[in-house]
Parts: sequence; structure tokens; C-alpha cells
Amino acid sequence: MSGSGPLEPLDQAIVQELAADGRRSFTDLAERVGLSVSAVHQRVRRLEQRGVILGYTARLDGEQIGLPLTALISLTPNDPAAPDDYPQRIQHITEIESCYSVAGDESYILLVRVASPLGLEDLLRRIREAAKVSTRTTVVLSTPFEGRSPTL
Amino acid sequence: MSGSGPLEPLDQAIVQELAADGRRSFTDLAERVGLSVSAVHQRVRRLEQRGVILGYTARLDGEQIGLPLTALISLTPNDPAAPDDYPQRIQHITEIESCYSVAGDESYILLVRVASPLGLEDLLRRIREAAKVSTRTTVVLSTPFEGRSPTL
DNA sequence: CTTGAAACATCAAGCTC
DNA sequence: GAGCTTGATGTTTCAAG
Repeated sequence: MSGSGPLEPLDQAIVQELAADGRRSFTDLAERVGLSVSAVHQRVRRLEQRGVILGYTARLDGEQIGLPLTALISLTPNDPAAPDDYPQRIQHITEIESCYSVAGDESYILLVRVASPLGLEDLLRRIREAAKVSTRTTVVLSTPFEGRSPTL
Repeated sequence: MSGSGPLEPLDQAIVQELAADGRRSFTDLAERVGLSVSAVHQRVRRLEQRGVILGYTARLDGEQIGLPLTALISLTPNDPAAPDDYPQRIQHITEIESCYSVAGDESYILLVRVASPLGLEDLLRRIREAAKVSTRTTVVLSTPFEGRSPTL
């Protein structure tokens, strides 16, 4: 088992604050949730160990880091009888940010970021070769918002 | 203007480290990129102000925070002649984590997280009413990986 | 959850190119 | 002026209680 039932209200509050600002200080967190700094610190460590908090990441501007082109790629197996190890086959491709197994016409949907149309063309070729799949690509024109933190 | 050309190698290294671990200490960062702690600190603040770093967030386990159901929702306008203000119309709906404007059959694709199928049904109703759109929903069965940091 | 001590982050003033 | 260093102050971290 990895979890221990639903979150206590205090842990829920902590987790929500860290989702909204992953670098929030323990002093801030302590004030907001009404605990001592050390108590909050220990709860955060416990939430990390329990796998409630999987990690922390900086959100980056794709334009400014040289990856201005985002796309969603749907994967359909060429051979429907082949073993379903697609995630393993493509996980080494660093342009793939996220991989979802989905119900529907396709088997997987990938979110990718590349530098240019040529980079996307090359990426698609590598995905098709690595996973023996057909791809359908939807280019992202703009991102009104992304990575918003949930309300618990 | 928000950017000032492409990233210097040092800033690139810092940004990549913070994408991989958003809570990495300045001491760690300084060692890894070969600068003093204060110099790294100032560069990070500058990257935040320039909008290269948009923010920091904790990655959470949907199961453990009570939002085990993820879905991708495609939006198609009911009235193709209506003004395109869909992001504004739906941004108040907190279950929507990301909103992408896309090229292709649909206008937008949303990534959402909810507690249950009933929660998804209710969410779809609210999206259709707020934005006057038709929706097509793809349920996520599992997430082999998500939110990986890019290689710069 | 609290305490207390060592490591770390932060900020401003000054230095260097 | 942009960027780095120094040193003083407040914060984080961890082990012990």
C-alpha cells in the first residue's frame, strides 16, 4: 500500500499550498495552517514519503527556454496483438513530457514540447519507430493556462 | 517585451535543475553550475522576474488527494460565429488544470481532474453551459508518466 | 509536537569588469 | 550598469526529547 486513507484537513491544507507555490517557506506554511514550523516540516516530509507529494517542479515558459512548439500526439498500435509496453518503449524520449493511457479510439496520448516543426517531424519519426505505432498529432496554438493547482 | 533572447548556458543549467527539482537548494544549485550561492540566488530571481520561470508547484498523486479521475475534454463551439472568449468563460472552473487552444477538428483541449464519474458528468454540464460548446471526453485510464522536465 | 544547534537562504552594500 | 562577492540576519533542517 502507498496511501493511508484520505488526507487529514491539515495535510490537505499543506498540500494545497504547496501545489499553488512549491517553494512556499515552512514559516509561511506554518502560519497559514496554524502549526509550528517544525510540525509542518515533518508533515511535509511524511507527505513526500507517502507519495502524496511526488515531487516539485518549476513551471517554465516554453518560448523563453527554446521549446515554443507544444503538441498532443495520439498513438494507435500498428499491431493490435503486440504486447502493450508502449510507455517503456518511448520513455527514453525526453521531448515527451506526459504519457496518458486512454479509453477511446487511441491507446495513448502524449504531450510533447519541441523547438520547431522540424523537431516535431523528427520526434514523430522516433516515436513511430520506437513503439511501432501510428500517430495523430494536434498542434497547440496557444496555452490560455496550464498546470493550475486543484481545489481539494 | 518579456524575454531578452535565448538563455545563457548558466541560466539554462539553473532552469533545468529547477525543472527537475523545484525545491533544490541554492547551495546545491551553486555547486552544480559552478557559481557562488548568492550569484545563483540572483540569477534565479532574475529568471522569475523575466518570466522564464513562471512558478513552482508540487506534483501530487491524484489518487491520494481524492481526485483519481483524469480526463481530456475537446471543445467545439456551438456557434462558430460567436466571439472566441472560451478560456475566460471557463477559467473559473477549478477542475480544469490546463487549457490548450489547438489546430485541428476542435478548438480547445482541456485537462481535468475530478473525484468520480458523477463529478465528471457535473463538470461537463458546467463547461457546456459556461462556454456554449459541445464536448468530447477521453477518460484517462492510467498515467505512465507525467510532468517530466524537458532537456534543454 | 517541541527544542535547539548547524546548515542554508536572503538581502543590502560594496566591488569588479 | 550588469553581475559577482561579502557579511549580517532570518529561515530551514534534522536529531533528540
